[in-house]
Amino acid sequence: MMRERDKSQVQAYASSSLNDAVPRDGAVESPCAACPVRPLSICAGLSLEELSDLERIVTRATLKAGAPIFDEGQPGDHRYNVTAGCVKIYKLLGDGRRQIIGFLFPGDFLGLAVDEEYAYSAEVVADTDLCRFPRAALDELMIRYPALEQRLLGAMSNELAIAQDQMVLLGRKSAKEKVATMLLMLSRRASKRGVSANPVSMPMTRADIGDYLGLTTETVSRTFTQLKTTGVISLEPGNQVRLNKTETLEELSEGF
Amino acid sequence: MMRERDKSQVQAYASSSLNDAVPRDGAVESPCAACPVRPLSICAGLSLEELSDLERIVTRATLKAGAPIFDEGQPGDHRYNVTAGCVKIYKLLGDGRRQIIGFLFPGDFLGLAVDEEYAYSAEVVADTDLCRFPRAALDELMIRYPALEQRLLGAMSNELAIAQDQMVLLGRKSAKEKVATMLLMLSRRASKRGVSANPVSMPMTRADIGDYLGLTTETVSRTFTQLKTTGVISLEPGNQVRLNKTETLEELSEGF
DNA sequence: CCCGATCGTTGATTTGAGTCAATGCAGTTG
DNA sequence: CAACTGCATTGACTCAAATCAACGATCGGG
Repeated sequence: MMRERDKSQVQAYASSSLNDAVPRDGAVESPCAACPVRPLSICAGLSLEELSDLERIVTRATLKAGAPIFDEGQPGDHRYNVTAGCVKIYKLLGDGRRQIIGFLFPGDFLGLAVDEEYAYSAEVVADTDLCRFPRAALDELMIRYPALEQRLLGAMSNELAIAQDQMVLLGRKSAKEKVATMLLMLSRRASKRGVSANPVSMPMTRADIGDYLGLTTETVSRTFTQLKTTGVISLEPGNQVRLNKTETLEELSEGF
Repeated sequence: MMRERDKSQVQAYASSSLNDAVPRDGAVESPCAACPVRPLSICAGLSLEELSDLERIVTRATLKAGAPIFDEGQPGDHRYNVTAGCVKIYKLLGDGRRQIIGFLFPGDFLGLAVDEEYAYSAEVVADTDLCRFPRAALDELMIRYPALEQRLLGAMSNELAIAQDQMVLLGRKSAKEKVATMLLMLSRRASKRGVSANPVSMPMTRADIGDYLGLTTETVSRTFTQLKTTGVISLEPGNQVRLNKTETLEELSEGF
C-alpha cells in the first residue's frame, strides 16, 4: 500500500478564493475581441454577435497560486476558461491519495462535466486569470448557437483522447517513460499556445508531477536527475526545462 | 521495465472480420423500434421519424470472440452501437505493451473520437452484435436532429467521467483495490442494463483484466484467489463472480 | 476421444518504485 | 536579517508487483 497523504495537507489553502476575486467588468470595451487566447478556446470562430452575448454573461477573476477554484462534489454552477496561468484538476481517494487528472493552460476549458456536480476539484498552480460563465446561461447560449456547441464537442473529444493517452501512461509506462511523455506533452502544448516549447516551463511542484504521473515526489526527482545526468534534459532557472535530445524523449514516450 | 508482449500475439486474429459479417437488412420491419438496448443507447428518446432515418443508414453485424472491429490509426469511417456481447478497446505501445481503455456492453457507443482516425483499436471479447453507422451519414443526422447530438454529448461526458475515474485507479490504487473497483463497476453497469449484478459476468480473460487494470495476468489471478480465500467473492461456473461482501469491496474501492 | 492450444493458477525470485530519513536551498516574513 | 517554511534532492532500505517457471484445467477440432 502506498503512503497515505495527510488529508488536511491537500485541503483548502488559506489564500484568496474565487469569492474574494475582483471582477473587472466594464473596464475594457470588448475584452473578448482582444482576447489573445480566443483562437485556442471554445470562443474561437464566433460571430461578433455571439461574442457580445458571451461577453454579457462572463465575469473575470485573477487568482493566486494555491487558490481553490471548486471542489469535487460541489454543484457545478459555473464553467471557466483559463486565459493566463496554470490550473490543476484532481480527484482524491478516501485516505487522501491524490490523482491529478490534468493541467490546464491558457485557452483550456474547465468544468466540462455535464452533470449536476463537479466530478473533480480544481486549484490554481500559478497565478491565473479566468473567464467565468454561469452554467445555465452558457448552456442556453449553446442551444442558440450551434457553433458554440460544436466547439464544446470538439473540446470534449480532445479531452477524451488525452485521457486515453494518460491511461496508457499510468497503466503501462515506467517512471522514465512517464516523465519523458509529460515533458513532450507540455512542450507541444506550449508550442500550440505560441509560447516557448524549448525550454519548456513547468510551474507545478514535484509533488504535483508525481500525482499526475502516478509516482512519488522522490521518484520524480530521481528521474529528473537521471535524465539530467545523461544529458537528455537540463534544468534551468525559473522552472524551465530544456529538452536536449527530443529524439531520446520520443523513443521513451512511444515505448520502443 | 515491464515484460514485453510479443507484438504478433496481440495482432489480428484469423477469425471472421467485419467484412465477412452478414448484414441482416429487411428481415424485420423495424428492428430499432423493438431494440432492447435502445433506452440505454444514443438512440433513446428519438421520434419515430428520427428512428426511421437512423434505420435507413444502419447495417447490422454479428461477430465472434476475437474478431477485430477496427485498428488504431485506420480512417474512422464508421460509428457503432453494441447491442449484444462485449467489446474491448485498447491502445498499444511500440513494443507491444497494451492498455485496455474500456470494455463495452450492450447500449454502449463505439467510435466516439471526432477525429479522422480511430484513436484506439477495438476487438470482440464475447460474441457480439453491432449496429454500424457510416460516419458521414450519422454526422449529418446529428446536425438535423439536435436530440441526437445531445445524446452523444451526454455519452461523451459520461465517457470522460469514467476515464477520469480510471486514471485514479491506474495511478493510485493497489492491485486489490483495482480488482475490487472493477468488480463493482461491472456489477453496477450490469444492473443498469437489467442483467444480473450479482453474480456478475466477466467474459474477458485474466490477461484482458490485467491490461485494463495496469497489472500482469499473474497478479490478477493471485488477487482473485486472495479475495476468494477471504470470502469476499466466489468464482462460479461460466465466468461468473459472486460478490459476497460488497461493503468490503466498496471500502477497497473508495480507498478508506 | 484424444491432441494441442489457450487460459488460469501457484511458487520462487527479482526489481522498480515506494518509504523513511536527512539535508540543502530558496523565498518571505516578522 | 535571522528564523521559518515549503520544495527539491539524495541515500538507505523495504516491499508490492513483475518476472520467470512449471503445471493443471478447459475446450474446440481433427
